[in-house]
Amino acid sequence: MGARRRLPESFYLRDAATVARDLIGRWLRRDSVILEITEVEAYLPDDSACHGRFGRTARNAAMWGPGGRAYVYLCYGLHDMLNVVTGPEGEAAAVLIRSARPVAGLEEVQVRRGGKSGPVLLTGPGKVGAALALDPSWSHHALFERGGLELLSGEPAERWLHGPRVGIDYAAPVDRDALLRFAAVDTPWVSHRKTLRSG
DNA sequence: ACAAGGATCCTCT
DNA sequence: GAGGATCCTTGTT
Repeated sequence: MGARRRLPESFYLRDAATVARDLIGRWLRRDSVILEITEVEAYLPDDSACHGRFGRTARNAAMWGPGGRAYVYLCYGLHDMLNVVTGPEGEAAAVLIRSARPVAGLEEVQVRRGGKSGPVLLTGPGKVGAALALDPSWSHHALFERGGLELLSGEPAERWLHGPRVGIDYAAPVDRDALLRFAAVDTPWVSHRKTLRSG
């Protein structure tokens, strides 16, 4: 297994769906905690499910910036959700990290997740945010720079599952049905498995 | 200034 | 399978 290095800024300067697929199997590292990404969703410009659909606001400003930065927002008043911003400055696009598998720092993750174990520990975007102890102040943090939260290379997945995104019933039908959710094959570390198909 | 609702999670049945 | 937690963001008045 080769050494994992931080992915370069150019990795993120592509469309969100492409980056989303390419994130499966990569690693997120914060200090001693390392998580392997197993499930993601892409949110695009001109997407009625995307937070950018009302234009640039204080909350979503990071989404409008250049790719490679974090966008963390508070959901339902209590869950911190981690997104990876993609594409060029001036368009709102990002990839939501929905699930992950623990690689290192399992004990720390369990402390942050109330002592849970097994897939329930990290299958869901709010759980990933909790496991990495993130909050909205992490928005704009550069994932390709050393320190804090980093995104590391590795072997990208050759195959994946895809399906509709979760929790966006308010969106237009064409966006609700779009296959913009991607997940690793053959792993229990994925949420809402029933609506996933091989891609 | 206000009301509505949300890219979820946990517990209980 | 259903409902409550919990509070910020957004669009509207």
